[in-house]
Amino acid sequence: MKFTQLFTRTTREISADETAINAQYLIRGGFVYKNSAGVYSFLPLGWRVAQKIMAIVRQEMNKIGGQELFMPALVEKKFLEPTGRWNLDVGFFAKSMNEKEASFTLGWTHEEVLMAIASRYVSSYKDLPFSAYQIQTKFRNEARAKSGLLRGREFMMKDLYSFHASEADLMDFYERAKEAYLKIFSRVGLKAFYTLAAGGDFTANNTHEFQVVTPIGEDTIYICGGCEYAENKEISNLKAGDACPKCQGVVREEKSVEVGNIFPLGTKYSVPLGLEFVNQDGVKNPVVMGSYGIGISRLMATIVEVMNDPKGILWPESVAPFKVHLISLEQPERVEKIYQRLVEDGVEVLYDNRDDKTAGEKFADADLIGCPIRLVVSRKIAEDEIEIRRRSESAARVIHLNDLAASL
RNA sequence: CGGGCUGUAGUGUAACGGUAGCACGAGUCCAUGGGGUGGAUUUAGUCCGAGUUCAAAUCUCGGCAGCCCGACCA
Repeated sequence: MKFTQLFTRTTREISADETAINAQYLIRGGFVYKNSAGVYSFLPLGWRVAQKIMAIVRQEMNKIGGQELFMPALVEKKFLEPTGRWNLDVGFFAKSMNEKEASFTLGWTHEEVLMAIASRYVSSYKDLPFSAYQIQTKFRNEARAKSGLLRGREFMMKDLYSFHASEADLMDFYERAKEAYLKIFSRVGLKAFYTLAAGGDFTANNTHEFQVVTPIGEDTIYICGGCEYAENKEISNLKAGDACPKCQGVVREEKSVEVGNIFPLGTKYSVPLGLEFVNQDGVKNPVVMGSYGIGISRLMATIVEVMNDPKGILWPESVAPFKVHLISLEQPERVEKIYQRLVEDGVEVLYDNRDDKTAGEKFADADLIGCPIRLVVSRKIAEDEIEIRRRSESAARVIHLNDLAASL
Protein backbone atom coordinates (compact mmCIF):
# COMPACT_ATOMS: atom_id res chain seq x y z
CA MET A 1 0.00 0.00 0.00
CA LYS A 2 1.29 3.39 -0.93
CA PHE A 3 0.66 6.23 1.44
CA THR A 4 -0.65 8.41 -1.35
CA GLN A 5 -3.33 5.82 -2.09
CA LEU A 6 -4.68 5.94 1.45
CA PHE A 7 -7.64 8.27 1.56
CA THR A 8 -7.02 8.93 5.23
CA ARG A 9 -4.35 11.12 6.67
CA THR A 10 -2.76 11.50 10.05
CA THR A 11 -3.43 14.54 12.15
CA ARG A 12 -1.28 16.25 14.68
CA GLU A 13 -4.13 17.74 16.65
CA ILE A 14 -7.08 16.16 18.34
CA SER A 15 -9.92 17.49 20.46
CA ALA A 16 -8.92 18.09 24.05
CA ASP A 17 -11.99 16.08 25.04
CA GLU A 18 -10.35 12.93 23.79
CA THR A 19 -8.51 11.80 26.87
CA ALA A 20 -8.02 8.09 26.29
CA ILE A 21 -4.73 7.15 24.66
CA ASN A 22 -6.41 4.62 22.40
CA ALA A 23 -8.84 7.25 21.14
CA GLN A 24 -6.07 9.80 20.59
CA TYR A 25 -3.74 7.58 18.64
CA LEU A 26 -6.37 5.65 16.72
CA ILE A 27 -8.10 8.82 15.59
CA ARG A 28 -4.91 10.74 14.90
CA GLY A 29 -3.43 7.85 12.96
CA GLY A 30 -6.52 7.50 10.82
CA PHE A 31 -7.41 4.06 12.14
CA VAL A 32 -10.91 5.02 13.20
CA TYR A 33 -13.41 7.80 12.80
CA LYS A 34 -15.57 8.79 15.71
CA ASN A 35 -19.12 9.04 14.42
CA SER A 36 -20.64 9.58 17.86
CA ALA A 37 -19.54 8.96 21.40
CA GLY A 38 -18.96 5.23 21.59
CA VAL A 39 -19.70 4.74 17.89
CA TYR A 40 -16.77 4.35 15.56
CA SER A 41 -16.04 3.66 11.92
CA PHE A 42 -13.05 1.50 11.14
CA LEU A 43 -11.01 3.15 8.43
CA PRO A 44 -8.66 1.22 6.14
CA LEU A 45 -5.77 1.11 8.60
CA GLY A 46 -7.98 0.27 11.55
CA TRP A 47 -9.91 -2.31 9.60
CA ARG A 48 -6.70 -4.10 8.71
CA VAL A 49 -5.87 -4.34 12.40
CA ALA A 50 -9.39 -5.49 13.26
CA GLN A 51 -9.24 -8.13 10.56
CA LYS A 52 -5.95 -9.45 11.86
CA ILE A 53 -7.37 -9.71 15.36
CA MET A 54 -10.45 -11.44 13.98
CA ALA A 55 -8.31 -13.89 12.01
CA ILE A 56 -6.47 -14.90 15.17
CA VAL A 57 -9.72 -15.25 17.06
CA ARG A 58 -11.20 -17.37 14.26
CA GLN A 59 -8.18 -19.65 14.16
CA GLU A 60 -8.35 -20.35 17.86
CA MET A 61 -12.11 -20.75 17.91
CA ASN A 62 -11.97 -23.14 14.99
CA LYS A 63 -9.29 -25.15 16.76
CA ILE A 64 -11.64 -25.95 19.63
CA GLY A 65 -14.36 -26.89 17.20
CA GLY A 66 -16.28 -23.65 17.04
CA GLN A 67 -18.37 -23.35 13.89
CA GLU A 68 -18.64 -19.86 12.53
CA LEU A 69 -22.01 -18.50 11.55
CA PHE A 70 -23.63 -15.09 11.34
CA MET A 71 -26.83 -14.02 13.02
CA PRO A 72 -29.02 -10.96 12.55
CA ALA A 73 -28.42 -7.76 14.46
CA LEU A 74 -32.18 -7.21 14.59
CA VAL A 75 -33.63 -9.34 17.35
CA GLU A 76 -37.36 -9.65 17.67
CA LYS A 77 -39.13 -9.34 20.99
CA LYS A 78 -40.28 -12.95 20.92
CA PHE A 79 -36.71 -14.15 21.39
CA LEU A 80 -35.91 -12.13 24.48
CA GLU A 81 -39.24 -12.12 26.32
CA PRO A 82 -39.10 -15.74 27.52
CA THR A 83 -35.82 -15.16 29.32
CA GLY A 84 -36.86 -11.81 30.72
CA ARG A 85 -34.22 -9.93 28.80
CA TRP A 86 -36.46 -7.84 26.56
CA ASN A 87 -36.89 -5.07 29.12
CA LEU A 88 -33.41 -5.11 30.54
CA ASP A 89 -32.66 -1.53 29.55
CA VAL A 90 -29.55 -2.60 27.74
CA GLY A 91 -30.61 -2.49 24.12
CA PHE A 92 -31.35 0.10 21.55
CA PHE A 93 -34.90 -0.53 20.45
CA ALA A 94 -35.32 -0.38 16.73
CA LYS A 95 -37.77 2.28 15.67
CA SER A 96 -41.06 0.85 14.56
CA MET A 97 -42.82 2.79 11.85
CA ASN A 98 -46.33 1.55 12.36
CA GLU A 99 -46.60 0.33 15.93
CA LYS A 100 -46.38 2.31 19.10
CA GLU A 101 -44.18 -0.24 20.72
CA ALA A 102 -40.89 -1.35 19.32
CA SER A 103 -40.85 -5.01 18.47
CA PHE A 104 -37.18 -5.32 17.61
CA THR A 105 -34.06 -4.50 19.50
CA LEU A 106 -30.56 -4.24 18.14
CA GLY A 107 -28.88 -7.35 19.42
CA TRP A 108 -26.67 -6.97 22.45
CA THR A 109 -26.23 -10.72 22.93
CA HIS A 110 -27.40 -13.78 21.05
CA GLU A 111 -28.01 -16.68 23.39
CA GLU A 112 -31.72 -16.78 22.68
CA VAL A 113 -31.31 -16.30 18.96
CA LEU A 114 -28.86 -19.13 18.55
CA MET A 115 -30.94 -21.31 20.85
CA ALA A 116 -33.92 -20.82 18.58
CA ILE A 117 -31.76 -21.99 15.72
CA ALA A 118 -30.34 -24.88 17.71
CA SER A 119 -33.78 -26.07 18.75
CA ARG A 120 -34.46 -26.83 15.10
CA TYR A 121 -31.56 -29.30 15.00
CA VAL A 122 -31.01 -30.58 18.52
CA SER A 123 -33.21 -33.43 19.64
CA SER A 124 -30.92 -36.20 20.81
CA TYR A 125 -27.78 -36.53 22.90
CA LYS A 126 -26.24 -37.58 19.59
CA ASP A 127 -26.60 -33.99 18.40
CA LEU A 128 -24.39 -32.78 21.25
CA PRO A 129 -21.98 -31.30 21.96
CA PHE A 130 -21.28 -28.52 19.52
CA SER A 131 -20.31 -24.91 19.60
CA ALA A 132 -20.92 -22.03 17.25
CA TYR A 133 -19.71 -18.47 17.13
CA GLN A 134 -19.98 -15.29 15.19
CA ILE A 135 -18.10 -12.05 14.92
CA GLN A 136 -20.65 -9.34 14.75
CA THR A 137 -21.59 -5.86 15.77
CA LYS A 138 -23.25 -5.63 19.15
CA PHE A 139 -25.34 -2.75 20.35
CA ARG A 140 -25.63 -1.67 23.92
CA ASN A 141 -27.24 1.46 25.10
CA GLU A 142 -24.40 2.45 27.34
CA ALA A 143 -25.40 5.13 29.78
CA ARG A 144 -21.91 6.43 29.50
CA ALA A 145 -19.80 5.54 26.52
CA LYS A 146 -16.22 6.44 27.24
CA SER A 147 -12.54 5.72 26.91
CA GLY A 148 -12.46 5.56 23.15
CA LEU A 149 -13.12 2.09 21.84
CA LEU A 150 -13.06 0.59 25.31
CA ARG A 151 -16.71 1.21 26.09
CA GLY A 152 -18.81 1.66 23.02
CA ARG A 153 -22.48 1.71 22.26
CA GLU A 154 -21.76 -0.23 19.14
CA PHE A 155 -18.82 -2.59 19.05
CA MET A 156 -17.44 -5.70 17.46
CA MET A 157 -17.70 -8.88 19.40
CA LYS A 158 -16.91 -12.51 18.94
CA ASP A 159 -19.56 -14.52 20.75
CA LEU A 160 -19.35 -18.26 20.97
CA TYR A 161 -22.00 -20.52 22.49
CA SER A 162 -21.54 -24.14 23.42
CA PHE A 163 -24.20 -26.80 23.83
CA HIS A 164 -23.70 -29.91 25.96
CA ALA A 165 -25.48 -32.94 27.32
CA SER A 166 -23.90 -32.67 30.73
CA GLU A 167 -22.34 -30.28 33.16
CA ALA A 168 -19.14 -32.31 33.01
CA ASP A 169 -18.93 -31.97 29.26
CA LEU A 170 -19.55 -28.24 29.54
CA MET A 171 -16.74 -27.84 32.03
CA ASP A 172 -14.44 -29.85 29.83
CA PHE A 173 -15.14 -27.49 26.96
CA TYR A 174 -14.96 -24.52 29.30
CA GLU A 175 -11.37 -25.43 30.06
CA ARG A 176 -10.51 -25.70 26.40
CA ALA A 177 -12.15 -22.35 25.72
CA LYS A 178 -10.10 -20.86 28.53
CA GLU A 179 -6.89 -22.14 26.97
CA ALA A 180 -7.95 -20.87 23.55
CA TYR A 181 -8.66 -17.46 25.03
CA LEU A 182 -5.30 -17.25 26.75
CA LYS A 183 -3.71 -18.21 23.44
CA ILE A 184 -5.57 -15.45 21.61
CA PHE A 185 -4.56 -12.75 24.05
CA SER A 186 -1.00 -13.93 24.02
CA ARG A 187 -0.93 -13.92 20.23
CA VAL A 188 -2.08 -10.30 20.09
CA GLY A 189 0.67 -9.36 22.51
CA LEU A 190 -1.31 -9.04 25.72
CA LYS A 191 -0.91 -10.57 29.14
CA ALA A 192 -4.41 -11.51 30.24
CA PHE A 193 -5.22 -12.68 33.75
CA TYR A 194 -7.83 -15.38 34.14
CA THR A 195 -10.02 -13.80 36.76
CA LEU A 196 -12.86 -15.10 38.87
CA ALA A 197 -15.86 -12.76 38.55
CA ALA A 198 -19.60 -12.34 38.89
CA GLY A 199 -21.92 -13.21 36.07
CA GLY A 200 -24.05 -10.12 35.69
CA ASP A 201 -27.20 -10.65 33.67
CA PHE A 202 -25.85 -13.82 32.19
CA THR A 203 -25.64 -16.28 35.00
CA ALA A 204 -25.99 -16.43 38.75
CA ASN A 205 -22.84 -18.50 38.95
CA ASN A 206 -19.37 -17.13 39.16
CA THR A 207 -17.72 -16.80 35.81
CA HIS A 208 -14.30 -15.97 34.51
CA GLU A 209 -13.01 -12.84 32.89
CA PHE A 210 -9.79 -12.21 31.05
CA GLN A 211 -8.33 -9.03 32.42
CA VAL A 212 -5.51 -6.95 31.03
CA VAL A 213 -3.79 -4.66 33.50
CA THR A 214 -3.77 -1.00 32.47
CA PRO A 215 -4.55 2.20 34.38
CA ILE A 216 -7.49 3.10 32.13
CA GLY A 217 -9.30 -0.09 33.08
CA GLU A 218 -12.66 0.20 34.80
CA ASP A 219 -12.29 -3.02 36.72
CA THR A 220 -10.27 -3.60 39.83
CA ILE A 221 -8.75 -7.01 40.28
CA TYR A 222 -6.55 -8.73 42.82
CA ILE A 223 -3.68 -10.74 41.39
CA CYS A 224 -1.39 -13.13 43.17
CA GLY A 225 2.23 -12.30 42.49
CA GLY A 226 3.11 -15.95 42.78
CA CYS A 227 0.60 -18.12 40.91
CA GLU A 228 -1.24 -15.28 39.11
CA TYR A 229 -4.57 -16.36 40.53
CA ALA A 230 -6.91 -13.38 40.16
CA GLU A 231 -10.27 -12.25 41.46
CA ASN A 232 -12.46 -9.34 40.43
CA LYS A 233 -13.12 -6.89 43.24
CA GLU A 234 -16.86 -7.26 42.69
CA ILE A 235 -16.79 -10.72 44.25
CA SER A 236 -13.48 -10.75 46.06
CA ASN A 237 -12.77 -10.61 49.75
CA LEU A 238 -9.12 -9.96 49.05
CA LYS A 239 -7.22 -6.73 49.41
CA ALA A 240 -3.72 -5.66 48.45
CA GLY A 241 -1.09 -7.41 50.54
CA ASP A 242 -3.29 -10.37 51.43
CA ALA A 243 -2.07 -13.92 51.05
CA CYS A 244 -3.23 -15.72 47.92
CA PRO A 245 -5.92 -18.30 48.75
CA LYS A 246 -4.29 -20.72 46.33
CA CYS A 247 -0.57 -20.44 46.97
CA GLN A 248 -0.09 -17.96 49.82
CA GLY A 249 1.73 -15.55 47.50
CA VAL A 250 1.23 -11.83 47.98
CA VAL A 251 -1.84 -10.30 46.32
CA ARG A 252 -1.66 -6.93 44.58
CA GLU A 253 -4.44 -4.64 43.35
CA GLU A 254 -4.60 -3.50 39.73
CA LYS A 255 -6.89 -1.61 37.39
CA SER A 256 -7.76 -3.70 34.38
CA VAL A 257 -9.77 -4.01 31.20
CA GLU A 258 -12.01 -7.01 30.65
CA VAL A 259 -11.12 -8.18 27.17
CA GLY A 260 -13.00 -11.45 27.31
CA ASN A 261 -15.18 -13.62 29.46
CA ILE A 262 -16.53 -17.11 29.65
CA PHE A 263 -19.79 -18.10 31.30
CA PRO A 264 -20.86 -21.56 32.34
CA LEU A 265 -24.54 -20.85 31.71
CA GLY A 266 -25.70 -24.32 32.61
CA THR A 267 -29.43 -24.59 32.01
CA LYS A 268 -30.27 -20.98 32.85
CA TYR A 269 -31.63 -20.27 29.38
CA SER A 270 -32.38 -23.74 28.10
CA VAL A 271 -35.00 -24.29 30.82
CA PRO A 272 -37.13 -21.19 30.12
CA LEU A 273 -36.69 -21.59 26.38
CA GLY A 274 -37.37 -25.31 26.47
CA LEU A 275 -34.23 -26.32 24.63
CA GLU A 276 -34.09 -30.03 25.43
CA PHE A 277 -32.55 -33.24 24.20
CA VAL A 278 -33.38 -36.87 24.77
CA ASN A 279 -30.68 -38.81 26.57
CA GLN A 280 -29.71 -42.44 26.12
CA ASP A 281 -32.49 -43.52 28.44
CA GLY A 282 -35.10 -41.71 26.39
CA VAL A 283 -35.51 -39.00 29.02
CA LYS A 284 -35.74 -35.32 28.11
CA ASN A 285 -33.16 -33.00 29.64
CA PRO A 286 -32.38 -29.33 29.23
CA VAL A 287 -29.30 -28.60 27.14
CA VAL A 288 -26.32 -27.41 29.19
CA MET A 289 -24.74 -24.29 27.77
CA GLY A 290 -21.82 -21.95 27.96
CA SER A 291 -21.18 -18.60 26.34
CA TYR A 292 -17.85 -17.01 25.59
CA GLY A 293 -17.20 -13.45 24.46
CA ILE A 294 -14.32 -11.37 23.22
CA GLY A 295 -14.73 -7.71 22.42
CA ILE A 296 -12.77 -7.33 19.20
CA SER A 297 -12.79 -3.55 19.15
CA ARG A 298 -12.13 -3.35 22.87
CA LEU A 299 -9.22 -5.70 22.37
CA MET A 300 -7.81 -3.43 19.69
CA ALA A 301 -8.09 -0.44 22.01
CA THR A 302 -6.49 -2.36 24.84
CA ILE A 303 -3.51 -3.24 22.68
CA VAL A 304 -3.01 0.46 22.03
CA GLU A 305 -3.39 1.31 25.70
CA VAL A 306 -0.74 -1.21 26.66
CA MET A 307 1.63 -0.78 23.74
CA ASN A 308 2.39 2.86 23.07
CA ASP A 309 4.94 5.53 23.77
CA PRO A 310 4.75 9.33 23.61
CA LYS A 311 5.03 9.23 19.82
CA GLY A 312 2.41 6.67 19.00
CA ILE A 313 1.44 3.05 18.83
CA LEU A 314 3.71 0.01 18.96
CA TRP A 315 1.66 -2.70 17.28
CA PRO A 316 2.72 -6.28 17.80
CA GLU A 317 3.53 -7.77 14.43
CA SER A 318 0.58 -10.15 14.68
CA VAL A 319 -1.95 -7.34 14.44
CA ALA A 320 -0.01 -4.46 12.89
CA PRO A 321 -1.71 -2.91 9.87
CA PHE A 322 1.55 -3.49 7.97
CA LYS A 323 4.72 -5.20 8.98
CA VAL A 324 6.95 -2.62 7.33
CA HIS A 325 6.72 1.14 7.05
CA LEU A 326 8.96 2.12 4.16
CA ILE A 327 10.00 5.75 3.90
CA SER A 328 11.52 7.38 0.89
CA LEU A 329 13.35 10.61 1.56
CA GLU A 330 14.98 10.90 -1.83
CA GLN A 331 15.45 8.81 -4.92
CA PRO A 332 11.92 7.49 -5.28
CA GLU A 333 12.93 5.30 -8.26
CA ARG A 334 15.26 3.38 -6.05
CA VAL A 335 12.73 3.02 -3.25
CA GLU A 336 10.05 1.95 -5.69
CA LYS A 337 12.17 -1.06 -6.64
CA ILE A 338 12.61 -2.04 -3.03
CA TYR A 339 8.90 -1.63 -2.44
CA GLN A 340 8.05 -3.83 -5.41
CA ARG A 341 10.44 -6.50 -4.29
CA LEU A 342 9.05 -6.56 -0.77
CA VAL A 343 5.53 -6.83 -2.10
CA GLU A 344 6.57 -9.68 -4.38
CA ASP A 345 8.10 -11.38 -1.36
CA GLY A 346 4.74 -11.16 0.36
CA VAL A 347 5.78 -8.58 2.92
CA GLU A 348 3.05 -6.20 4.00
CA VAL A 349 4.44 -2.75 3.35
CA LEU A 350 3.11 0.73 3.86
CA TYR A 351 5.21 2.83 1.53
CA ASP A 352 5.33 6.51 2.39
CA ASN A 353 5.93 7.80 -1.12
CA ARG A 354 4.78 11.34 -0.45
CA ASP A 355 7.09 13.87 -2.03
CA ASP A 356 5.64 16.91 -0.31
CA LYS A 357 6.38 15.93 3.27
CA THR A 358 9.53 16.48 5.23
CA ALA A 359 11.57 13.74 6.80
CA GLY A 360 10.37 14.78 10.22
CA GLU A 361 6.75 14.46 9.26
CA LYS A 362 7.28 11.05 7.75
CA PHE A 363 9.11 9.82 10.82
CA ALA A 364 6.43 11.22 13.08
CA ASP A 365 3.74 9.48 11.05
CA ALA A 366 5.63 6.20 11.09
CA ASP A 367 5.93 6.40 14.86
CA LEU A 368 2.26 7.28 15.22
CA ILE A 369 0.98 4.51 12.96
CA GLY A 370 3.27 2.09 14.71
CA CYS A 371 4.25 -0.61 12.23
CA PRO A 372 6.90 -2.88 13.77
CA ILE A 373 9.67 -2.16 11.26
CA ARG A 374 10.68 1.11 9.67
CA LEU A 375 12.84 1.17 6.57
CA VAL A 376 14.37 4.39 5.27
CA VAL A 377 16.06 5.03 1.99
CA SER A 378 18.02 8.22 1.47
CA ARG A 379 21.18 9.69 0.05
CA LYS A 380 22.92 9.27 3.36
CA ILE A 381 23.46 5.59 2.74
CA ALA A 382 24.96 3.67 -0.15
CA GLU A 383 22.89 2.49 -3.09
CA ASP A 384 22.95 -1.10 -1.92
CA GLU A 385 22.11 -0.30 1.67
CA ILE A 386 18.97 0.41 3.65
CA GLU A 387 18.26 1.74 7.10
CA ILE A 388 16.19 -0.39 9.43
CA ARG A 389 14.70 0.39 12.78
CA ARG A 390 12.26 -1.50 14.93
CA ARG A 391 9.49 0.62 16.35
CA SER A 392 10.45 -0.60 19.79
CA GLU A 393 14.06 0.49 19.38
CA SER A 394 15.43 3.99 19.48
CA ALA A 395 18.42 3.51 17.22
CA ALA A 396 18.43 2.58 13.57
CA ARG A 397 21.09 0.56 11.78
CA VAL A 398 22.16 0.34 8.19
CA ILE A 399 22.22 -3.03 6.50
CA HIS A 400 23.01 -4.33 3.06
CA LEU A 401 20.00 -4.77 0.84
CA ASN A 402 20.90 -8.42 0.42
CA ASP A 403 20.34 -8.88 4.13
CA LEU A 404 16.98 -7.16 4.15
CA ALA A 405 14.75 -10.20 3.76
CA ALA A 406 16.54 -11.97 6.60
CA SER A 407 16.22 -8.93 8.85
CA LEU A 408 12.44 -8.62 8.62
C1' C B 1 -29.99 7.07 34.95
C1' G B 2 -28.36 11.01 39.03
C1' G B 3 -24.52 15.02 39.78
C1' G B 4 -20.90 18.52 37.70
C1' C B 5 -18.55 21.19 33.74
C1' U B 6 -18.73 22.76 28.67
C1' G B 7 -20.64 23.91 23.59
C1' U B 8 -17.41 29.95 18.50
C1' A B 9 -13.61 27.05 11.74
C1' G B 10 -10.49 20.49 11.74
C1' U B 11 -7.66 22.13 16.62
C1' G B 12 -6.73 25.94 20.38
C1' U B 13 -8.58 30.54 21.57
C1' A B 14 -10.62 36.07 21.33
C1' A B 15 -14.87 39.43 20.68
C1' C B 16 -18.80 45.44 26.79
C1' G B 17 -25.62 43.19 24.18
C1' G B 18 -23.37 46.62 18.51
C1' U B 19 -18.49 44.68 11.75
C1' A B 20 -17.32 37.19 14.48
C1' G B 21 -10.93 38.08 14.84
C1' C B 22 -6.16 35.52 15.69
C1' A B 23 -2.89 31.26 15.67
C1' C B 24 -2.16 26.44 14.23
C1' G B 25 -4.16 22.88 10.81
C1' A B 26 -5.94 21.71 5.93
C1' G B 27 -5.79 22.94 0.30
C1' U B 28 -2.80 25.15 -3.88
C1' C B 29 2.03 26.95 -5.72
C1' C B 30 7.32 27.78 -5.09
C1' A B 31 11.57 26.74 -2.49
C1' U B 32 13.43 22.93 1.00
C1' G B 33 14.72 17.80 1.99
C1' G B 34 17.15 13.04 8.38
C1' G B 35 12.63 14.49 13.46
C1' G B 36 6.33 18.05 12.28
C1' U B 37 11.22 23.50 7.32
C1' G B 38 10.36 28.57 5.02
C1' G B 39 7.39 31.89 1.95
C1' A B 40 2.98 33.24 -0.94
C1' U B 41 -2.13 32.25 -1.37
C1' U B 42 -6.91 29.98 -0.43
C1' U B 43 -10.36 27.72 2.83
C1' A B 44 -13.57 27.17 6.93
C1' G B 45 -17.19 28.91 12.54
C1' U B 46 -21.09 31.12 16.87
C1' C B 47 -24.90 23.17 18.38
C1' C B 48 -30.53 23.51 17.50
C1' G B 49 -35.25 26.03 18.71
C1' A B 50 -37.98 29.62 21.09
C1' G B 51 -37.96 34.23 24.04
C1' U B 52 -36.17 39.32 25.66
C1' U B 53 -34.13 43.46 22.66
C1' C B 54 -33.72 48.42 17.70
C1' A B 55 -29.75 44.74 17.94
C1' A B 56 -27.90 38.12 20.81
C1' A B 57 -21.85 34.24 20.13
C1' U B 58 -23.01 37.15 24.55
C1' C B 59 -29.09 37.52 28.52
C1' U B 60 -33.53 33.82 29.64
C1' C B 61 -36.01 29.11 28.83
C1' G B 62 -36.18 24.38 26.42
C1' G B 63 -33.84 20.72 23.63
C1' C B 64 -29.46 18.23 21.81
C1' A B 65 -24.36 17.00 22.08
C1' G B 66 -19.51 16.27 24.40
C1' C B 67 -16.35 15.40 28.62
C1' C B 68 -15.73 14.14 33.89
C1' C B 69 -17.62 11.74 38.70
C1' G B 70 -21.11 8.18 40.38
C1' A B 71 -24.69 4.28 39.46
C1' C B 72 -24.93 0.59 35.85
C1' C B 73 -22.26 -2.80 32.76
C1' A B 74 -20.46 -9.82 28.64
